[in-house]
Amino acid sequence: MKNEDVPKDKRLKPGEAQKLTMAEVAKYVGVSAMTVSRAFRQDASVSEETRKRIMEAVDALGYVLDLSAGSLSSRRSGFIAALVPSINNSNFSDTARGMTDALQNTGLQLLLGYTDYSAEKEEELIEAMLRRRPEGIILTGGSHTARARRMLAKAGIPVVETWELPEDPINQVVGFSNSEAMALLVRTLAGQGYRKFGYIGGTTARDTRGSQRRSGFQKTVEELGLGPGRMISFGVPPITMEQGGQAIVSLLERWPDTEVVLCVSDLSAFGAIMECTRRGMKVPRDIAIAGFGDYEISSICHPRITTINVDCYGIGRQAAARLLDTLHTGEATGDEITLTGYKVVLRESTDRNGAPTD
Amino acid sequence: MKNEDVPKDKRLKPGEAQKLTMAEVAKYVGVSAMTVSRAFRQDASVSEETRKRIMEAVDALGYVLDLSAGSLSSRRSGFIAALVPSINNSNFSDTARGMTDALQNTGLQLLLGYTDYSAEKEEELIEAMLRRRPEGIILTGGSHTARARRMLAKAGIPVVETWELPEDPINQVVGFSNSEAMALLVRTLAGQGYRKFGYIGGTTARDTRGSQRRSGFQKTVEELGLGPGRMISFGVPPITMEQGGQAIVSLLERWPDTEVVLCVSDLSAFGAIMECTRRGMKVPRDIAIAGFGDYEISSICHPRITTINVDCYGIGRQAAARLLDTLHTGEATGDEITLTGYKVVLRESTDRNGAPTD
DNA sequence: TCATCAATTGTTATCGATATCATATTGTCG
DNA sequence: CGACAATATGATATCGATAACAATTGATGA
Repeated sequence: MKNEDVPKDKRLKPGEAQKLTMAEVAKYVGVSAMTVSRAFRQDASVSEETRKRIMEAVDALGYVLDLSAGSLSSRRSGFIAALVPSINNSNFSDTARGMTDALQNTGLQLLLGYTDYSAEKEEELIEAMLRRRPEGIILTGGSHTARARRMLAKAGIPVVETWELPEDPINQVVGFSNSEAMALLVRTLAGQGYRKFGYIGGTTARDTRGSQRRSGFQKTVEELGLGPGRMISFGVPPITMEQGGQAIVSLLERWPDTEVVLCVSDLSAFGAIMECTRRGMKVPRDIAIAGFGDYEISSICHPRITTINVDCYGIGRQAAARLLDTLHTGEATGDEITLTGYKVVLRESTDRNGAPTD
Repeated sequence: MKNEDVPKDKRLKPGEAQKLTMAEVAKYVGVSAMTVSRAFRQDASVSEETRKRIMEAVDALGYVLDLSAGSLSSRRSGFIAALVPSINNSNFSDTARGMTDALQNTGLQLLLGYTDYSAEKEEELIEAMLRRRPEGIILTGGSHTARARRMLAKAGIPVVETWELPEDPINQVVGFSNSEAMALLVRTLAGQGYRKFGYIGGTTARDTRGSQRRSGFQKTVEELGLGPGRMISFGVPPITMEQGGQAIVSLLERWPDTEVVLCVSDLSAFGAIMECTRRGMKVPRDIAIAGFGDYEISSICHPRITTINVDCYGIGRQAAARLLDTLHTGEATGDEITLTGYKVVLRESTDRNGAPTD
């Protein structure tokens, strides 16, 4: 499709926008503005014939509804705000997609923000979002500043916290226990005979899900009488593939006899595996490595990576669905927790029978 | 920070929102609403003392500015709309991040949408976005429906097309020639002695950047007298890592003597390499493989992948910057093209001296 | 035939902020 | 000391749609 569809001299330069209002469409058709407004929604009572004439006029004039005006009088902004730690992380972008999909055809639009794993940034973003008067808000995790909590309470809109099970939920929760998921992975691998466990994660508590995974690891290793686990902290979360590679090097320098290393995410696990391979170690023959999150890469790379599969997309989808429920049921829904599934996915990188790596 | 900061009985249930307006803040302080409005911006003339009192009241009352009301009267929505094909693709999420960063502290907020590589979806999204009256809009690519073009022209807001060099730009462009970038890669590899070129890409033209890369490949192979290239089309764009693996299998079945395979993106290249490794072939000893996009994975995996590095983040950042310029200079800026850089990154996966893969 | 009701359309006030213009206050300088 | 500028603040109209209620029309039924 070329620009020629709009003749050069007819193209408006920026700034020349001709602002067309509903009233003008109404005059053109010969009805009142209110009738035009009604024609734009399905529930309203407008005769089919009138609606048809109006829509033709809308088409002919090129009118585009102005929602900012509408939301002021209807007191419904049509926005749902969502804050995720990072959009460059495919786990969270899957969640964002789940939310977008769930909001499809609801007339609600997602306002997305990135907190960079920072509670302060989250606070700023919450304020910025609330200025748009969203009808609901979806947060990642349960760690918020006091002011953020106050603003949310005052806003009086439903809040859904995701990806974790906060100790003290604000409202609704859609997520799972990161520490239990990691514990399950430890127990599963211990059941396969592994005894000397290492762990790779970030250095700070900014990434609360990371901290929970770490403590799930630590606790379980102790419980099984295999502790203490060999922990390497490397880099500010979210730790990258490259940092995973650097971390495994220090871990093996310090504890060369480690049998299996669990990583805070598949990305660091991948980096660790590649670094080992590069140094001539075979995974899992010489060292077993597992990740968390079941990123696409883990089922493709060689060796394939053992991990915890998390329903990222489902978290987003359900969070949005819970919000929609709350909005529809007159906002009376009680606070509730929706648990999302996770499962251990055993693959080559922790296979006790050694690697298929030639 | 726990919820206890907000006593249980003081917490508002959804729906109980107490709507606080500027007028009430004004009354509380003993000034007019207009003065409160002024206190919220930096340029306005309000005495420091008054502003301080107002901000204290805002804090005490927990007032949050309502931008939807403001944008109606000021006729500035504070939104910039951006449409990307997919947010799950790290190239585009980097671009989105670049835009977000560039809009930091400008008072403008990004409204993000995903087109799923579909011009029809893009058209729908453009309409949805325009209903929010964005002050500018950033698109990916130069392929739009006629109606989309008409709506954009009528909207009278600056438009920036990114990631490509459209034949017939709407307004401003920030991008590079995908076909020339791919051509450069072909020439570089031909310069290293490769003669039998293969190509892996998707089946349709939905992904216009993919098509451009393909035609750049084809054209250059012909020009060098090495044609025709061996092309495998597999899957609906964007093709996945897994499809890359499947594609390389069919390519090698059909043309077993292929020396080097270029892929539409690093993701498919990675899938192809892993599949080869799994089948006992060494990359690059038995076959060389290159990608496009320089994703994080390509510098980490083993062997590291030769690719074209694209300034994804910079595309987003500059696109937003161009838009800001246009908005500030009274929208008088002429249509212009901002070229963003790309470069060949030679790595192990096409190393003529054979693999370091043991 | 007239009351009643449903369907359709119109009228008016309003959402909550800001643009614009008016006014009050203070300060400056010849 | 008077005039004028600069600064600070207020009053009012308005942005463009929608809520709420009113009015009109035609149909139905006792």
